[in-house]
Amino acid sequence: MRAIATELGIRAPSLYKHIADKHELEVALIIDGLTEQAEAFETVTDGAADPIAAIAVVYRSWALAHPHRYRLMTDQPLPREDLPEGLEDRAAAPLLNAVGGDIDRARATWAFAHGMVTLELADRFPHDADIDAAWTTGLNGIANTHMTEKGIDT
Amino acid sequence: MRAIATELGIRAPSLYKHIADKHELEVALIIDGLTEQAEAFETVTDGAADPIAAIAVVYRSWALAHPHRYRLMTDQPLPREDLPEGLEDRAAAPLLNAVGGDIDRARATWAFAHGMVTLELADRFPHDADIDAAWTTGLNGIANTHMTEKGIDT
DNA sequence: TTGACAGGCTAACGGCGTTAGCGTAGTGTT
DNA sequence: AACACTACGCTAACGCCGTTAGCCTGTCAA
Repeated sequence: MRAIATELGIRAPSLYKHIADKHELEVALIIDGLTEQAEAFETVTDGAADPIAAIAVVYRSWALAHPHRYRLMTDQPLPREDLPEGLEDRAAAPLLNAVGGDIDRARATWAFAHGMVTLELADRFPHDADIDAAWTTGLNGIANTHMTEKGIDT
Repeated sequence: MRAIATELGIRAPSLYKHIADKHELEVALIIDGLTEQAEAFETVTDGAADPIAAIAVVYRSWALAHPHRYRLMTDQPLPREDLPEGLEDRAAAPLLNAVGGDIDRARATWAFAHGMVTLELADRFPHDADIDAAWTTGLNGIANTHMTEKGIDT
């Protein structure tokens, strides 16, 4: 907060004449980020041959471009009560569409992408790891609809 | 640190007669956690019919049982220079074996599991989400060796 | 008996987000 | 023109954090 204030040419306590607390700032950043992501997903899937791959690329590059924002948005529970109605769903919709509405596959794909990005951001892969190859392998397996027998044997 | 000291019936500064700093404590916790995980993976894959599924179950339940440790171990770069030699590889070996040595598939599977666990711990799934189903779908797609044409068309 | 050291302690440092309370410039009202 | 109100800066300070400086005492070896 002191750094932000300094950036604005102000002392930290004066910030509180404009915002309630740090959380309010974080929520604003999260809303911004979700909106940016939603727009990027919508743009990139529009008429795409392989929308899943397209989303994956955008997802990863957005996260790498905004690592702190990404962590802010995913390391904690979403402050859902402070979000504009429907924003979370809007950001999720392109992927859900891309997997044909299969919510389990959408979640699995998201988890895979999130895991890949998180591990890359946290520098948890060995430095000589072929991250692109892992993405390709994962997406091939998880996201491609090859009509599993889901629901039949239950 | 003050809480730990109190727990020990001591004042915080006295801790520093025994350890160098907080980081040293964290490293010890990380080593402990990695060792526990490695042992669990080794135990559960020993003669298992579906070792990947077995690892997944253990991975998830370990993380849910030790959420703060899990975050400590994955939210930041591993302090590799402070780790016993080979520990990281030992913890990774059971999964790597389970996918037949395919490093890309191992990384993709790990990323998926890590993503699922992280999102669950951060309460990022809707509360009515069927997390088990997403696990099943993801593992079916990503981990099962169905002999992709990898390497052929390059 | 003396000296060293292990291992407690208090006081305090500089960081954090935040609150209390003060001063002032500008605006709108009478 | 005078007044009151508000917007918005400020300093001082709070309680938290990890950590350091420096002191004191009990134990044990020479």
